[in-house]
Amino acid sequence: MNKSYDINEFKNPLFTVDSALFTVIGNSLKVLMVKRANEPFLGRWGLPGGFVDVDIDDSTDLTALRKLKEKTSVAPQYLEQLRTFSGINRDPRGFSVTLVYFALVAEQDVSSHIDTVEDAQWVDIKQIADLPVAFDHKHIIEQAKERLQQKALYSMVPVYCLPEYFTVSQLKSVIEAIIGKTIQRKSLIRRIEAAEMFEVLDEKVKSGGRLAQLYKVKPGVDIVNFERNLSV
Amino acid sequence: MNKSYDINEFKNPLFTVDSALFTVIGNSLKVLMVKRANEPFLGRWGLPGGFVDVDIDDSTDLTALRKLKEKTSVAPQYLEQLRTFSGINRDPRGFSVTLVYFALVAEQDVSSHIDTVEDAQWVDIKQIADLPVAFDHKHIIEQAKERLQQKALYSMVPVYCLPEYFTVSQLKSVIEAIIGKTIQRKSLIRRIEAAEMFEVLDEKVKSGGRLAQLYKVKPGVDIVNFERNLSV
DNA sequence: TACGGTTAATGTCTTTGTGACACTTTAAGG
DNA sequence: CCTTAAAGTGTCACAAAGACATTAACCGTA
Repeated sequence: MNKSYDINEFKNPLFTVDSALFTVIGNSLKVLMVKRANEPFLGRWGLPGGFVDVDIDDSTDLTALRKLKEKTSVAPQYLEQLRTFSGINRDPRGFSVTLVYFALVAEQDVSSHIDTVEDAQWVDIKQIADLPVAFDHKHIIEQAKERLQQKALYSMVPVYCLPEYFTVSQLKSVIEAIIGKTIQRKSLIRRIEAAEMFEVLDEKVKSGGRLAQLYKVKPGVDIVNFERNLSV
Repeated sequence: MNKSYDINEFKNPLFTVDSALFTVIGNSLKVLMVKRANEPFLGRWGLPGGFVDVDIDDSTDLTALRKLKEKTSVAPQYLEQLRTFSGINRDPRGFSVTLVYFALVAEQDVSSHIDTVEDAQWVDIKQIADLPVAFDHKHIIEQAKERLQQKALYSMVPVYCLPEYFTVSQLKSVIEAIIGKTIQRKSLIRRIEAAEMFEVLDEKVKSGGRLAQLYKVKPGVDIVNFERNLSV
């Protein structure tokens, strides 16, 4: 390789990868926050993330996954890019760029591990305002929440907040926790059928009334997008 | 500022900002390509872009705008982030990250300037396959095209490929060039009315038949998104 | 000035998918 | 066996797009 292209020829901005990892606990949407162990903003809460390790990470996706695994011990069920945030004032060390991912997990997959670490916690989306948050992460979380809410209206992504086997009622309440409104059970069932991305299991599960049908995501299928939003 | 946070403590990946600038000429969707004047991939065609200049650019948005102005002499009418692409193999210089924007302009705003420069040209989206393209920019353009097509189905972004004053027929043919299918004129008119983002001008313009109504975007309005896609 | 060609705009019936909500089914517990 | 509760179904209303016929307005030409 021609040595005249020095990788440090240009003053590179500070580049980090952060993730907004969401789940639904009870009827509330939660986001994973981590207590910062370093300056800047030491002691405040921020999104899990950090620098790319070019010797380990094949891509920024793997950086995000690696950092999330450090905190949760598992890979999230859903991961996609949100967007990047940049500016000269968002980090005291200078011009910085952060690539933010947004991710979903089922609570039960990670809660046991998170309970054992002191520096990570699920924060209710409504309580972010009161928390001492690092950088512009409050703003980032707001953007990520809006994207998630939008996606919940036209896609099946909320299933990734559920365990492998789930019922219509579970999916309904997860969607409702995300968008903050109730939806029609009938409409959801119609979508489940139209999506053709779920297996109907033989098993049923008790629920206080009639037994509920269990579903699971068909292996290998992609998330389905609909051509129409649920009503707002 | 505490000097213990050395900005070069971590091996930063190579970070660039590129843009996929689209327009519609005739009935074809075109993307702006630039002949590379430097290694790597000298002489091949790539997306306009480059490194952030932390002394000039307040954010990566401004990096994208600055680089586009160098090639077109004007700011695009529409600019938004597509996503980032990263990896260890996409640039021979090492691990690289590129933040890609996708942008729209009216052809007449820039064509005169582009004709005068040798190293930039509008390339028909269908002819990208035959062009010697740098990096993974073929793949990036494909992704940008898909996003643009999707947006054309549920939003009014295609107006940004049109001059200030335009007719329904012009908007219709721009949308059709983008998505590669015909749409119902009636449906488009219904959306124009529902969006409430256009002014109906007194002026009309001749078109070979009945005079066509002129519209313009109301100043200060945001792009309107619909809750339903046009049919595919 | 009348007529045909051409493009713009409207009218309207059909189609599709969601909202609303009543109704039926099936389980648990007394 | 009756009550309660949640699961699941049936059905009509409604909203917005598709399809396509009809009307409107302009131009050139005879």
